[in-house]
Amino acid sequence: MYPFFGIEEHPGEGELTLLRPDTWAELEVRDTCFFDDLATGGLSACLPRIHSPTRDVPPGFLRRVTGVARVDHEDPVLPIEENHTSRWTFPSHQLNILNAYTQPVTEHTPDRPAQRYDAALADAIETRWQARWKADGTYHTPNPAGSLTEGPTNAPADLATRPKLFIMDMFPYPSGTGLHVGHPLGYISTDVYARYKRMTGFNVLHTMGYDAFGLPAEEHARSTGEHPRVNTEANIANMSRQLARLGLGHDDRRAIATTDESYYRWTQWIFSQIFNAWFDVENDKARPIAELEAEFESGARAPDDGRTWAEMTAGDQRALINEFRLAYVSEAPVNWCPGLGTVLANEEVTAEGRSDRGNYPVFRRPLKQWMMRITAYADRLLDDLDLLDWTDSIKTMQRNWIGRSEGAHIDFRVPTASDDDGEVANIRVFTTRPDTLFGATYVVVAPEHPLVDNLTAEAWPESTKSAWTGGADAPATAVAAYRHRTSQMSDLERQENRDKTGVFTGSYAVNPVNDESIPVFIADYVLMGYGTGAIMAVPGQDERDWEFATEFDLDIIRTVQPPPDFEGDAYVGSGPAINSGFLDGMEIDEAKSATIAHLVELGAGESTITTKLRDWLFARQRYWGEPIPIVFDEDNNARSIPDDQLPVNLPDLIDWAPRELDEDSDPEPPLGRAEGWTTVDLDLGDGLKTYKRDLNTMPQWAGSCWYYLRYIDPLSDDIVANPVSEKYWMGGDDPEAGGVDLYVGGVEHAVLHLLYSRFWHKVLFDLGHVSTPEPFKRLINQGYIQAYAFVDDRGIYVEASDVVEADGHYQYEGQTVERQYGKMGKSLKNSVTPDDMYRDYGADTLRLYEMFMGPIDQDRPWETKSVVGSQRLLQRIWRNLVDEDTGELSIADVATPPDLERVLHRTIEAVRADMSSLSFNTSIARITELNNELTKLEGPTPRVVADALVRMISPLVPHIAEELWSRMGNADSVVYADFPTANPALLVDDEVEIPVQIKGKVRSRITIPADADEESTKAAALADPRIIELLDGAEIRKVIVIPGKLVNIVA
RNA sequence: GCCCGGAUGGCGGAAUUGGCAGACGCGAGGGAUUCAAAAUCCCUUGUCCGAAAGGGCGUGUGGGUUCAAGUCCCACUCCGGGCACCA
Repeated sequence: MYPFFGIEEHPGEGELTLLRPDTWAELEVRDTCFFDDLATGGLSACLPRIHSPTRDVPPGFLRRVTGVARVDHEDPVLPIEENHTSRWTFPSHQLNILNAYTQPVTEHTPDRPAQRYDAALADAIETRWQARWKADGTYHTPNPAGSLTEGPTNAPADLATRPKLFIMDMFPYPSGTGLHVGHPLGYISTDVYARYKRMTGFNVLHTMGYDAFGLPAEEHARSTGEHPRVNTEANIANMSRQLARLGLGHDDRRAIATTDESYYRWTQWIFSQIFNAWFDVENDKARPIAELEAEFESGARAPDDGRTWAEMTAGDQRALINEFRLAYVSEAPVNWCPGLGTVLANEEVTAEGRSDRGNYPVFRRPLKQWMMRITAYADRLLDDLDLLDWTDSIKTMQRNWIGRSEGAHIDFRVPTASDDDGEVANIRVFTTRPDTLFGATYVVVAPEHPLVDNLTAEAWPESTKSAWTGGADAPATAVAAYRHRTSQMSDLERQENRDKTGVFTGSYAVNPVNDESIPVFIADYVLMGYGTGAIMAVPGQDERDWEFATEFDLDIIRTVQPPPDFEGDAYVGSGPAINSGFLDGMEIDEAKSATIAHLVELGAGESTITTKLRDWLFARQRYWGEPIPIVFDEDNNARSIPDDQLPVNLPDLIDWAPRELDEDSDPEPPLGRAEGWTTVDLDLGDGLKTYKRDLNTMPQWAGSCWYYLRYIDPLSDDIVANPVSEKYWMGGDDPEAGGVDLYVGGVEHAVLHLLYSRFWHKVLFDLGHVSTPEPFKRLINQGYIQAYAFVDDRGIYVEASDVVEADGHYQYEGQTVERQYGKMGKSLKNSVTPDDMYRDYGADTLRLYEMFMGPIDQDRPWETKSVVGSQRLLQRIWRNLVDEDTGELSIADVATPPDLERVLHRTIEAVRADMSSLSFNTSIARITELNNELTKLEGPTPRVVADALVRMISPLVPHIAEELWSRMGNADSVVYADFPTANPALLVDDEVEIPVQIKGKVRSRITIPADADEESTKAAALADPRIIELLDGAEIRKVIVIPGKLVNIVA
């Protein structure tokens, strides 16, 4: 049916020969992401019209195509040269040609006007202006000092002295799969806002970088043997190309990648700053480590072990200091992931106990690792949330993550056991309910608790109940068995199985307030990682303790009086204290303070605060990350590399082979395989010595913790950022606020990135390197673009673009398929790429559609069929200003009709308000209304209206705006033109029509002067013939008048 | 289980402080133009009754406050997200 024409398929390249001059060539390709690569290889224009089956498709043309190319270098509409041959190249795994067909060209003479705003014209306009912007440096943003002080060649002279606005997107990881239309949603939003702010008097800093260290590139390297940098840079190039085509107004001089040596040098510098700092609890801030050394030297601070500073060896001194550092090495239980060959932070482990990336199993085991003392900042990270203009949900998530709770430490002495110092063992518990202490009927310590061995009695006491022993004949056996069992359980099993288990240790603890002896258990419902790893159990007031007490036949004493109608088990509500000695009758808060005061007197407790936040595990045993700039001396003490010897460059590796690791093996850092790199001779101030390098790399979060700072001053090589520029862009003159003015990104970074970044920033703030307490003043989480996906009856996804709707059902190749709704992505076969949209509509249409779909923070469904609405708006605006046939301007210096003038100024007012609040969807609606007025207008468009219209659309659709602006005779770019201002006099009408209601229902309308007072409005309403008729003489009880708004008559 | 957020026509969504529900767009229907189509322009489009005029109903469900409720209060249903044996 369709003659196959000469196509050969090769793994790396192909050759296409057209045999007939009158044919369209049609290639069915599986992946259109790299279509431009195909084009640059020789196949030039893609046919946009093929993708709009309702238009311009010759009858009989194949519909089932996802990409169409034809061989022509000039104009897609011209006939094809005879026997034309083109070559192209492409990676076979990315582009797969399934079929090639030819089809006779039918009568197909689109008589479109020469200057219709269609995809081809949009493409020409867009590429031309993008080249122009680049040549002019239009988006170059001037710094106040240091480097990059120059602005664009044709910008306003005062640009550098204007008020600043710093706008950021969460920068992407350069993925190899390219973009789909969901990715740039946030980038378009920030670009529109940045452009609007440039036109309203601000010096705007907006650029883009790449978070380019990370696992995928390293996994790619493992499978191909290619250096991760090669793959990373290729991905960055492709993503940059796709993004550049959107016309984003970024200062490309400031673009960074975290993998640049000139960037990660400063990531390492920040690590050294943190390493060389300690947290001064009294002053609640970080200070340089040298000041701590000085305190020890002067005797203002003494070592714990009784020695004086002078008595200690240099190595011991160094070891002591190291314990105070904000970055420290610690042997602690960590998350070991053999599948990835690395340890992971708590935050990177899923609730199921698997790795966030790759979904490999994760095991808890003690290992020596770098930690960062983020817990020192828990209070400030919590309190300073109040300074931020973030959504409550994000703040709540951070608060929950930090998990601060106020309570008390209470000491339960165990007279029969001794601790490591040979004293009577003392179990310190944490509780938020000290008021319930009289109801404590047993004590539970976590199975991993260090005191467990000491607490384990030699034999079961006489009072031991059979349920408590786990069937063992001695406490030691029972405890060992129980601990073994818990250690074998995965986090998932532990989470799914909430039945209360545990065993008695054989010891009894003494309740400090009533000297009762209560049994001590170990049970896995008490977690070592929270509080003190031990609790006093109050089954009367705690549901978990109630369950355990019921299971193990333990006493239950209520200490709070439940209401009479209470029918549950444990009572956690409020009420007066009972069975509590001197507390009886007190409400909970009063009883808490009374208990704590009493405990302090007894020396058995004190009030305290606990957080869920743990210190940040900072080392990874991976290659593709920043090397930790640390060496170890002969005492195995960590020493930082001097700033002037940074960066510590990643060594090149030859051996990429994966290592087979299991739960019990130790991590093998890949950097350990870099021969000649692992040791180094350095002079760290005490002569040239040989040191062992740290073989770890930093986690992926490191680079993204501080990139806002480098955007400010990306070129400086002697300082992280010029302080004058830093203060200007971060708004550091305001000590309470400041920070990036707008930060837009996905909600998935609500805790990890945003918490780590705030932590680093606060350390830098304490050390005087930044001028604001917080990095990001205002945060918005953009919604996600969702898409429909379709599954057939085998449950397999089918190509969503080929599904047709027929009377309520969805069909794919004649078969009914089921529609699902979710994320856009390759695996669901529902991706739409920006490249598709550039080809079919142009970048401005894509921008406009994405902004029109809905509010910025809301998820929204992608509908390719609706994109045409946004294209039509641009076509109509174009047609109202330009003659489609001749290309001449259809605007004139004529007086604006008064009604149109009012509409114009109301539009300006509304668009300004909507742009300011990032309500781009409604500002587009207002612009559409104005343009609809112009469409109705007979004769040419008045110049003043055209001028304002072009200025107003320019943040949204900068290319078409520049084109119209230029055609209207403006030499300078519209980017720095002033945004129109409404004339207040034109915002109010002389007369208004208001509704008249009877008992809240609109029954009539009256037209009255806009400034009519209450009396005359009421009179006019009551005089309305329709109202008189409907009232029919009924008694009027009340008349509510809202002047200029409405009248409501109650009869 | 706890904490957030949400529910408005066939679809995406609009609606400062309670004050004309459904802006704007998509889709659909009709018309003009055209040999025909595409494109363009115009009209209609929440729903029910009605020839029309006009009227009834209507913002997830059930109550309430108010002259007036999508908006405020109470109870509930469903959907989305986060946390989860955190003492």
